[in-house]
Amino acid sequence: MENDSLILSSHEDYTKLFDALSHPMRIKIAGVLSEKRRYVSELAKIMHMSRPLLYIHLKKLEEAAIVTGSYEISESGKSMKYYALRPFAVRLTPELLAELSKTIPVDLKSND
Amino acid sequence: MENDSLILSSHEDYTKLFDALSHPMRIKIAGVLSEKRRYVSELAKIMHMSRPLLYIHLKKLEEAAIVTGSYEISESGKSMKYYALRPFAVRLTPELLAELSKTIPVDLKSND
DNA sequence: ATCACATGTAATATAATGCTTACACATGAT
DNA sequence: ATCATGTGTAAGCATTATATTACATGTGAT
Repeated sequence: MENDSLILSSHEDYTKLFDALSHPMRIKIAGVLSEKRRYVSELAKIMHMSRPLLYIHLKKLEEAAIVTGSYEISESGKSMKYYALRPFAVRLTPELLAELSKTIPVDLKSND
Repeated sequence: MENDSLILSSHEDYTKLFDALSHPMRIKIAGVLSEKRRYVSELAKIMHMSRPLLYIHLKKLEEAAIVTGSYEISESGKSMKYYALRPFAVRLTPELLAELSKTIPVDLKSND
């Protein structure tokens, strides 16, 4: 019974998550991966997107930890990189923002 | 019994929301406003932030509709602009992303 | 050898964001 | 008049984000 579910604690975790989901193509990617995992080229075809651009978006999603990549050798012997969506559940409310707000210093540039 | 709660339907609504919350200072602003409404100069002092910069952040929050501004004349006769946080509740899950994903065309530049 | 298909990155161009400094205007109190 | 306090915006700059084009590598099948 493994729990691979995404755990968010700091406001940095949340800003990364929101940033990752602030672009329609990244929501699309996440949506496509929610159905089943895909390898990069396959995903690029589905998305009608070049791989270089796809990598840029995947990087953001991966940094936010809502997506994970793993290598696998196919039957034909080729190295494939599979991406999958991690399970998560965030209840986004004013209460959550109030909570996160407490840990954000008024002056981000100093160390308050 | 008025319901001023935020209603999100399209993926544009969601990307705007996520984009608005992708910066720590905007989460901080939302958190501060969750306590009580504030007028702009007051908020700027609390945030240790210049008004020009605050306006930039407020604009994003307002475009995402999670914050609303309204003018009021103070007792001393000055025009004040009050900002308040609107109530909202978003359940952010893979299912939501899958749902939104359906309405996002694979090629954003054309009109599919 | 060359093709099809998989991996990835480097370099570049363009657009959008974040932030600062400097303005401008209005009102009430001194 | 000028100060304190409120409103707002315009211009410039530095950085980041987005997107493209071009390149380099490896495997298996023909």
